[in-house]
Order: sequence, then C-alpha cells, then structure tokens
Amino acid sequence: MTLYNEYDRLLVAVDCIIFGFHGDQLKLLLIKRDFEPEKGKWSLMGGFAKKSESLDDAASRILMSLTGLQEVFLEQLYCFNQVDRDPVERTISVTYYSLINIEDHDEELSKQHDASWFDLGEMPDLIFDHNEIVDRAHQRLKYKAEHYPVGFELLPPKFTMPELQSLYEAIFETEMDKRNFIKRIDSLGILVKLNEKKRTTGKKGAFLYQFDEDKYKQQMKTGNKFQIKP
Amino acid sequence: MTLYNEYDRLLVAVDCIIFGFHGDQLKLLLIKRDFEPEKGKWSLMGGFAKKSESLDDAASRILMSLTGLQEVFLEQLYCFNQVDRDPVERTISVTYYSLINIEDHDEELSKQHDASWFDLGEMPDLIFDHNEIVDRAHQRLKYKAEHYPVGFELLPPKFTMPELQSLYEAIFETEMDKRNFIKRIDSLGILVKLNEKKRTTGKKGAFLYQFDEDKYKQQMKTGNKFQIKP
DNA sequence: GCAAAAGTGTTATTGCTACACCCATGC
DNA sequence: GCATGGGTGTAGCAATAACACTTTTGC
Repeated sequence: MTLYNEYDRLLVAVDCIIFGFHGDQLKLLLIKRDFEPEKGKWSLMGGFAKKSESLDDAASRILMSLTGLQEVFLEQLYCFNQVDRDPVERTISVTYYSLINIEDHDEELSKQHDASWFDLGEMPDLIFDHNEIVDRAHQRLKYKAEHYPVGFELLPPKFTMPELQSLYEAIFETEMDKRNFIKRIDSLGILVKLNEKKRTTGKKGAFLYQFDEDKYKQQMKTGNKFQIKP
Repeated sequence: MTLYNEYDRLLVAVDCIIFGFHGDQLKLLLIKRDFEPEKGKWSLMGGFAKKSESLDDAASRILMSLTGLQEVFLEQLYCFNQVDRDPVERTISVTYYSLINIEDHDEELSKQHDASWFDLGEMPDLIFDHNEIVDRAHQRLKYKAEHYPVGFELLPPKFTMPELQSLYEAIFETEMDKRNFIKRIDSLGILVKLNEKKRTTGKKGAFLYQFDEDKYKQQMKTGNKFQIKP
C-alpha cells in the first residue's frame, strides 16, 4: 500500500527525565551532551525513535543505556512540539519521566555518558526546551505522588518514616507535621513495619518499613483511595 | 547542517477528541472516515502533522476544519505510539481533547465530514486504537473538571445550576445532592447570578449564571483552590 | 551527660454528608 | 388544581490541623 504518501515525516526524539532522591533532595540525572549541536552542554538523556520500535520501548532502551535499569517506573509525560525547538531540524520530543532508586543505577554507565545528579533546585541551564520539560515533569510528579504510591520507587525497598516524609516534602516543596504524616501513612494500610532499625541517621535509630503491593491492591479493592496531601 | 541523518522519520498523526454536552449527556463528535484504510468506519477527526507547523497548531487547524471553532479549550492528551496501531504505515498519534459549546459548532462543516455526535456511553467501534484514546480522554476530563474550571467550556455562556450539576454528573458518572452541589459552587465565588431565568425546562424556570474569569483568578490569588468532588 | 533524631495523643475546628419540604408556574 | 422541576437549611459525623514532650543512644 502506498497511501499517506503526500504527508511529511518528522524526527521524533525520546527524552527521559530521571528522578532520584538522596539526602532530603529530589535529584535529576543529566548528561553532558557529546554531539552537535550544543555539544558539551547539560541535557536530558535522549535518543531518536526508530520506525520498528514503540516509543515506550525506545524510552526503556534509552533509560537502560544510561542507568542499566529495566522494569522501573517509566511513564510518558508530554510531547513537546514547537517547530523551532531543535535548531538543526524539525523535531518533536516525546518525553518520559522515570523514578529510580538512586542506589541501583550503574555508575559506570553514567560515567561513560558524563552524567551526573543535580538537585532539582540547582539545575544548570539545559539545551533547547529541556528546562521547561523538567518543570512539567516536576508538576506531574507532584500530582502522581499525591494520588498514587509511586514515591516508594525513589527509595530503597526498606526505608524509614523520616526518610519517607522528607521525600514527600522534597516532591511537594512543603514541610509537614511528622505526627500527622505518620497517621496518614498508617491509615493507608499499605506498609509493613519491620523489626529492624536503621542506625545510620540519628543516634536512636529509626524503624524500617516496606511498601506492600498486595496490601495496596487490597485497600484499593475495598474502595480506599491512596492520597498524600501536600 | 546535515546532522541527525542516520535516524528514522515517522508519520505523526494528530487526532482530536471533541467533547460536547447536551441534554444530560456528554457527547463526542465523530466522523465517518472517507479514505482508506477503514473507509466508512467511525473515527476521531484527525490529520497529519506538517513539518512547518507545531502540533498544537495542527490540532487547532483540524478542530477548526470540522467545527469552525477557534480559541476554544484544546489540550494535548497523550501520544499513542504502538508500532502496529495503523496497519498502513508506522504512525504515532499525538492526541488533543477539546471542550466546546455544542451550540457553537458549524453544522454545515460537520455535515461535509459525515460527522455526528454520540453519547459517550453509546459509542460505536472506532478504527485503530481510537476507543482506547476516548477512554483516556474521558479519564483526563474527569481529572481536569475536578481541579479546574473547564466544565463551563461545555456550556453556553449563561447556564442554570441544574444544567451545571447534570454536566458534572455526566462527566463524573455519579449523582450528586443538589443542595450540597450548590453550596460547593457558591463557595467557590466564581459565578455571577443573573436576574434572568431560563424558562424552557420546568415550569418555574431556573436562574441563569455566568462564569467570571476575573473572579476565578482573584480566588486563586487568595489561595483558594477550585475543586469539585465527584 | 548532652546533643540529635525518633517516636507518640489529644483537642479544636473545619468540611462533608445526609436529608425533606415549600415554591412558582404552565398546562 | 395539579404536575413539574427549582430552590432552600440544619445537624451529626468524619477528617484535618495544630501542637510539645519523652525516648534512645552515640559521642
């Protein structure tokens, strides 16, 4: 079939916003771009879509190539489509944001790409419209973390309540009362409290918790809704 | 410059989900497709992106060509990207949803496209993945209408409380208590009550209201948040 | 023994839900 | 005069927000 012949074909970039969390700070993994244009500037990790591959798969591939991670949280964010956003050629960018446990990523790989982590509040100027993309990703993360249990993706499997709280404080850019926070989390009925303490922070040590996927599904079935208010 | 030479270019479709509201029902404007493949089947209105045009502009153009409307609510929904979603050629579809006052659209134009309005609950089978697209659009509309004053886009400039309520009931697929509904709307402080009644429905007639953009902005400035709970 | 972070309950207020009767008018 | 849809208030309950002291232990 040779229908659709008269129409334009476009370059489709796939760019990834990679969130991590460490030491009370939301962080983003950025690369030093190693090709023209804008070689040497900071940028989101990206690549181009292939004809034989879905964009979802392309995003996975690109994320994998920088972090070594697969099967992590990865969701389409938005298609940025201004005509002149890339000076070389008309390119649209379909963006995906990812939430990873910062300890899991492959440091060797990220070194190869001249990548490094930046606090969300202290980002350099990025190429093209990437700063705008990051803003939108943060907005989406705020929404998503409020209504779905995605925060845990940014933490190790075992984490403490103070860690969880400071994660949400970083995402929402607010401060919260710790008693109210714990009450809210507790009432969700989706965590398991372990009989272990993490002793690295503080001197008393804090109990470790785990997110329990099954408990979460159970809660949703019974009509309860996940929600953490900012 | 001839960078980026090695990469694939893709067909980019732009499809529009056009919502309307009439007689207690959320409705969608669909067209009978007049070209192959799937000629004669029901479909969303769409077109292909041009190299020299942003996708936002393409969506406006496509919406305009079917409804005659410009400057109406139009927002990007999602990029559907499965490799085999269009059997002819690899095509990604960047979708936009629109909210229009059903009385405003140009019936001549829509006749030319063999378009007609369907209740959201009584949709025919659509081509490709368009049913899935509609589902996602409805999900988005639920979210958007809950948190932003977009419902008014679906109504005439002057509307009654019972009309507004049944709009929200249609969007959220729930029933609401009319006293609580009015209380909530009133407390937002964004409507102007007019000294006119609409007498077509019922025998008593219902007071007309108008949405006041300035009042809305004022309310948001003072920290109030728009929210209509389902 | 003291500094640093973890853990723990109660109260006041606010917001939300549930609920039933009268009103105005067209026929 | 009666049928139809429009309009109105309150009370009980649940969720939320505000708030301060004690505990543990590494140094």
